[in-house]
Amino acid sequence: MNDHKTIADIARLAGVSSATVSRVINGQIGNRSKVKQRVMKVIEETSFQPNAVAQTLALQHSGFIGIIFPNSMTSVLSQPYYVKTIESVTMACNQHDYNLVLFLSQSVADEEKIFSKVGRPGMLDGLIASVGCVNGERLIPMVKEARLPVVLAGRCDGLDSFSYVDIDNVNAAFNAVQHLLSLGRKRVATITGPLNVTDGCDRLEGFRRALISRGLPVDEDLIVEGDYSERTGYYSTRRLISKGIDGIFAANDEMAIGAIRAVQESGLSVPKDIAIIGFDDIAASSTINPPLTTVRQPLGTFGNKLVELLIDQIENPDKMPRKIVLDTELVIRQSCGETMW
Amino acid sequence: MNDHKTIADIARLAGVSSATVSRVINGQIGNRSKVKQRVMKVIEETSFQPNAVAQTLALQHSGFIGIIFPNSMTSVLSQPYYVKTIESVTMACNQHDYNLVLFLSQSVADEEKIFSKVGRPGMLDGLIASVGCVNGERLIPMVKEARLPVVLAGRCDGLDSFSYVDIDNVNAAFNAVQHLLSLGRKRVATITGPLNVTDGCDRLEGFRRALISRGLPVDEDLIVEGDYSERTGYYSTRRLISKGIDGIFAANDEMAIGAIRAVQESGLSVPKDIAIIGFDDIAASSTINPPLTTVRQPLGTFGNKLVELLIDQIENPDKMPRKIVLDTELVIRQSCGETMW
DNA sequence: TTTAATTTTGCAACCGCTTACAGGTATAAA
DNA sequence: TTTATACCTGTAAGCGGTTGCAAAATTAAA
Repeated sequence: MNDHKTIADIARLAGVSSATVSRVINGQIGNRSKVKQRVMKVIEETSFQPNAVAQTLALQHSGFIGIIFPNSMTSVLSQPYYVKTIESVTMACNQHDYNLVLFLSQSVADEEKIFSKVGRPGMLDGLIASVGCVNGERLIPMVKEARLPVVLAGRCDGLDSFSYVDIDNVNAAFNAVQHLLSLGRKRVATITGPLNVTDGCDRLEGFRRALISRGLPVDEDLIVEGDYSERTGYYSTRRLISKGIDGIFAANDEMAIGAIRAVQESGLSVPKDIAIIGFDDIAASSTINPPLTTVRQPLGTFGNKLVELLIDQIENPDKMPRKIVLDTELVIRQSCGETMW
Repeated sequence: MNDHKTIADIARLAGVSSATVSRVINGQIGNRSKVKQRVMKVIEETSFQPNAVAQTLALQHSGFIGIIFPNSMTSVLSQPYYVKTIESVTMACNQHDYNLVLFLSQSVADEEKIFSKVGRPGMLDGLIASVGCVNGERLIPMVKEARLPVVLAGRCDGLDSFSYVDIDNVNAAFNAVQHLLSLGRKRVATITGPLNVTDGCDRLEGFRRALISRGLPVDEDLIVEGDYSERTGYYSTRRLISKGIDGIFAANDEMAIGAIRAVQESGLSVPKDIAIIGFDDIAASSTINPPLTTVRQPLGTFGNKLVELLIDQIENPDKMPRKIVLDTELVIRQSCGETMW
């Protein structure tokens, strides 16, 4: 199994120095060279590949970037949003010839271990940190002390000096709620995300602004805090129904789906009695009945920008941090009572 | 940013040789040592961490393992099963002090690039390959030529000499269909997974055996091939309904959910008219109406075993390959017409 | 043909850590 | 006190690549 050849073996077989082999491999030798062909033949015959670790040590560049999420018992991967993020980052890595190391943890103990690994110099060229989620605050000091380039997925109030890529959550929520109001809904409630989390707050803020912009009062009774799970969407809605609402803005699709279920079980109709709008446009949103109007995030772009910013930072460590905010798109389906056709 | 200290810096600061620093770090020095405290103090003050790449090169051990899936346009991560696998493997890695490198691709070109990276000696201590899925056959030669320890997630017919961990799909399907039959269903159809894939075939085989064991004929007309998507579940079921069936065994939950939708839309009842059973026990299965009877896979154990087998192989390269088959559990809910309480 | 410019090649140092070996010290046994 | 034993420490040689430097070889220019 471990019969790996080294560059020195190739050199011996080809009758040259190992420096020459290295240069052939890295294309630093023109076609006038007599030995080039010979070396390439040997490399071919032995299907030699240079040792990646030795190369990393010499070049001070591993081609590995890490992506880290805060620990959470109910894994982040049960939320499609994070899965999509990982996926789009992975694809961007393929594009740019990097590899992605995945750091997930379900306990503080594991998280600590991971922190100390991530900090180790050498292995990782850079890090993408998803700080703006539950338990994210524990990541903050870690990111600050990390001695490697970091880009944040979602901005974070404690980390202003870092580059980040974010979705314009305030605006997205604003537009979503505006849509509801423009269809004539008067008493619109919201089921928020966790309010210790940036995107949760931002979406609530957008909700507030939309009401205010229409001169409507913000009834705090119609704001209930959720945790992005279908369960809370369901139970929050059951409580909200008795308050005579005619619309719900849920801060993600899972909760919106729970809301639909609750409304339907209570004998009311979506969208006739209560219009519902979600956030994320997960797969289930288009197949549920009625199909869910929701906010689609540009997740492909998201991953791409994250990786681009990080690579930029790896290559130019002294550059100023950059902040990118991406626009969203309102996907109008039937759950709000308007069809496009 | 790049002000990293080396072991030599620490040595100078503490007035010792770098060998000594190395020994202190690795706990190879007892308390009688005069210099130990001094070295530790310097390490503490500078918050020194040894370079991971240099260590890897010297020790021939990176602590990184890769996990690879075949390329597919509709990403594997849209299927909860794979997400769960990744998650449980990650947790097992935390447990065993390894890191996980994620290899996903959506095109053959990306896949090729990844293959050549994975093959590079040095970076990866081992590899988990999920071969038994769509397009998996392209991985087979790659796995064969890989010069590093490999464990397969799901067995694969072309790779008999490799260790694997698999779910007992045949038996699981057998039990599921038996359950349907034991409730009195007479004309049971199946929507299979892709039949160029091991688990798809195995689940179909289990279906067949269950019918045979009851002396029932296997009506090929009631076997339709799906692709694990809700869409095919839906459309296949629409076609099946006209054939007078009273039960469906879907090879995964997404298809089962599509099937439920199709049955309900046609005005029939689940489970009264048609009983439905799924496979995987994804999150949505317990919240859908009616809740779905399904086969739960021991995914936590799955990831654990994969990592354990791989580490075993890393540490004992000459050991015989090991094969582990895990049992499943039938989760009985309402979609088959039986309630447990 | 001679000289200048350009490439090719090998030597050796370096990337940062580990470890076999041998010499030096402290402790235990005689 | 002497001798045997155990532990500590430094030197130097790896791990497997890359690259600056200078000499050699080739090509272009004069």
